[in-house]
Amino acid sequence: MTAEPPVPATSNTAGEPAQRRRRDAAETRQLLLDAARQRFARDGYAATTVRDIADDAGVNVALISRYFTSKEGLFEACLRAAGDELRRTTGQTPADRVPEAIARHIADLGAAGLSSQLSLLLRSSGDAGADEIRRGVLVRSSEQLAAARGWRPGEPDSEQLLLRAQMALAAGIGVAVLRSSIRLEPLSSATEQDLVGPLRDLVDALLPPR
Amino acid sequence: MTAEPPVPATSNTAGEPAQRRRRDAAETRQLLLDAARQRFARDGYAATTVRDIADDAGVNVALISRYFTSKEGLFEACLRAAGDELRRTTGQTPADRVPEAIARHIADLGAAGLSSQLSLLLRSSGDAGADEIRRGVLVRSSEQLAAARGWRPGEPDSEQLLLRAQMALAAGIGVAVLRSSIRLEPLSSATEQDLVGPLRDLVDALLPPR
Amino acid sequence: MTAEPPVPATSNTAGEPAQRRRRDAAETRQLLLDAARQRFARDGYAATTVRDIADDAGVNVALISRYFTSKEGLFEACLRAAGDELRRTTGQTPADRVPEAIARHIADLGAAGLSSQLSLLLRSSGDAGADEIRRGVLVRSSEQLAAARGWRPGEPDSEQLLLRAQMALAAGIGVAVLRSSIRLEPLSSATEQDLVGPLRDLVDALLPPR
Amino acid sequence: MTAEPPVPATSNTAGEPAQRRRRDAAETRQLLLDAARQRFARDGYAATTVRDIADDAGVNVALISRYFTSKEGLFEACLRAAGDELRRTTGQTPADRVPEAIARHIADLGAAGLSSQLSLLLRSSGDAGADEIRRGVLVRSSEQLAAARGWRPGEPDSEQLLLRAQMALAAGIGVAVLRSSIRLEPLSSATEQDLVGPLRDLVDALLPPR
DNA sequence: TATGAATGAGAATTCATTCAT
DNA sequence: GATGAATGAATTCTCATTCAT
Repeated sequence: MTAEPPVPATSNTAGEPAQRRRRDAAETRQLLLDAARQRFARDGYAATTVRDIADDAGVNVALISRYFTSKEGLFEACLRAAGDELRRTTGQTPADRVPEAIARHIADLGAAGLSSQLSLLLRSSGDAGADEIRRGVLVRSSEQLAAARGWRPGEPDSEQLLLRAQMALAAGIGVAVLRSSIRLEPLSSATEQDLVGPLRDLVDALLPPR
Repeated sequence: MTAEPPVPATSNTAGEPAQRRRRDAAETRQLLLDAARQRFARDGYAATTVRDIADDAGVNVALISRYFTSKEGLFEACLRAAGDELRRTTGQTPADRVPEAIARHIADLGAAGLSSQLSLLLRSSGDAGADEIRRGVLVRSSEQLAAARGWRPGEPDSEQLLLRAQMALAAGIGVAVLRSSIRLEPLSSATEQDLVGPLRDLVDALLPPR
Repeated sequence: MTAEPPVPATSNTAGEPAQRRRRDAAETRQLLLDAARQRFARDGYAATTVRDIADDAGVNVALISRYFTSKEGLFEACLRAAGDELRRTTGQTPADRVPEAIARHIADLGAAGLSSQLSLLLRSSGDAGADEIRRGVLVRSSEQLAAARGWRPGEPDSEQLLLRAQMALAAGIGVAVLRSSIRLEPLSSATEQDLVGPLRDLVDALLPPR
Repeated sequence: MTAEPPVPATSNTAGEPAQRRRRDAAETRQLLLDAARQRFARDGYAATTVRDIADDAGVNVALISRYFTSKEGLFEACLRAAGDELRRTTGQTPADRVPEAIARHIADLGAAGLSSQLSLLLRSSGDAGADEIRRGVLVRSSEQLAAARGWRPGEPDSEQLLLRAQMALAAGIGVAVLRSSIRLEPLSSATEQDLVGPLRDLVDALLPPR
């Protein structure tokens, strides 16, 4: 519906005949990846057709097979990308700025779609490979989150802290989904400013700063 | 093929002959509803086939059309049932027992599947009718949750409080999904005892008891 | 092209509205099997589409999946049927009538399609399961053929005799294909009468009667 | 991807630098032709993809279009080549050596693939042009075979003799296919020595030397 | 009421072929 | 001459739904 129209790399200022055929493999791949991430996050795996994705990206359907082997392969690539993005947020943030970082992540509903990256992590394709990737991403992120608040593997109460970190992650993801997929009001139209306070309370309550 | 139908929720108290139960419209309906709720919650709407559901319920596929008109109709019925259940939890609970109630709800991974009721609320069918029902359920639940902590429509800061209630709800749903669908460890095997403490911290932080 | 029009079981004498829906599972299965055998024999596995077969049979495509799981499954069922038919010819024939039996088999270009059964044995689907079935059919048939001329497993010259039986079988199949698929003239329009003499010479030369 | 191209049929006598061979239209053409003949003979027309052939030949797919216009065109070229080869065998052989020539032809399972040339003649592409070529090849070959045993067009019994020649040809082709495509044992691992005796019996029985 | 046969729409994937470089 | 990106036309299979019994 509100799909971003495919913007050709070469700016198409004049009213030239809508030249298809970009002939840039890397860019085509990325266009597909972006379109897929949004569709998968918004509609779920099964409800998304490869044709939807290809149309959003403005490229031919067959290129999905070419670049990602299959719909599954494309989904896994999306998960990996979302994992990288999430790791960047939870990993490179000083302990006391974590809530802000999460808030920023959640709030970003833009085309870049950090929020949709989060929602994506709840979507299942039924494929074992994808499930494994997703669990890996979530485990690593929750460990980074816990580590930011003093968690060390093997220590006493280590398990407890990790559990709380996973709940904080779950909360963040839940908020992202209710905002971007379900569009629950007033949550859906809350700004980053609106979110950061409650999120700070939430994170600090689960993972008290030392 | 003729998979043994799962024992219906309503306990079969009387000493009736073991395999009666045929030709009972109400029971058939309930069997389908129970099977559908679990499938939809676990696998999502699009990934669930009506044949899966009918097989789980031990009844013929065509009866789904008969009793619920369509797959959409069955899904909406599931949402309504989940809404009723959720309303019972968030509505009939005194303010200071809300975290315990949520914890109980989330922890219940049994066949009855309170946890799956929560997960269900994140599942989308792409159908506008179902979306509306879901939003209704979530809005009402968050309002009840907020009301338990003193929210009244129209008052100053009313919006703020509702937003926080929705975030608490989102957190609960997020935890339910990570437990039941994603099976993230150690969250997935945490007991109700393990969950209630962190959840109390979380809810109290978002919605401070007055 | 020259596909036998699907004859409904219930004779359709009057000009009734071309009633689809036969509702007879066994018959539907057989209709598909017959249509498939002819198509596969004539055009080969890969060149035959399931839609062709279903149209020839006058039934819906989806029923191929229902009754035979897949195109592969249907092909294997055809091979098995061809094997049964062939075994009947080479197995239940007294030694000195073998050439006549083969001639009759090859000559039968009718709808029943004994000739197409033979051609089928040369068609490959690329599927390992089908290849195994085919080899089994051919081995058994050549053993029966050899046995009719005195072959016994393990005896001296046993291998030699089996080899000759396989060559006789190969000759029969080759003739069937050149007649029915390639339509090479004058071979293609030769009658059973025309074929039986040369075939007798051929078989007797390879497998001298004792 | 860049699979080592099979050594071209034409022996590379001179001591040229090992990996020249790029940019030689004639050689590229031949590489494609050799690869195609083997694939088509082994897997059939429809089951063979142009990409398979190009990969086997170690050249780019698009060159098939360039040199042979289309997949059909390549197939027809293969048929023509097989016809030339076959004509050489059946045409330039004195009457009493025909069985040996056929045996040699059938026995040759090497990369050059005389046997695969024979199998190829049974493969159909569904294209009328190819069918015509194939029939032409087979008719001419059977006429040559018959002529070696005294056949002259128009003479009495001329038709009879031609029919018998076609059956001998069919037998040869049948044996080739059962050996190379079906891999029926013990026929498949029989040597030229094993084959020549039975083949002599077969040919002499069908086409008695005068 | 219940069942299984039948159907048509739609989805993923493969593939020959055409272009732009 | 050669390459690899792109395309559109199939093709197989799945699935919700409808009918006849």
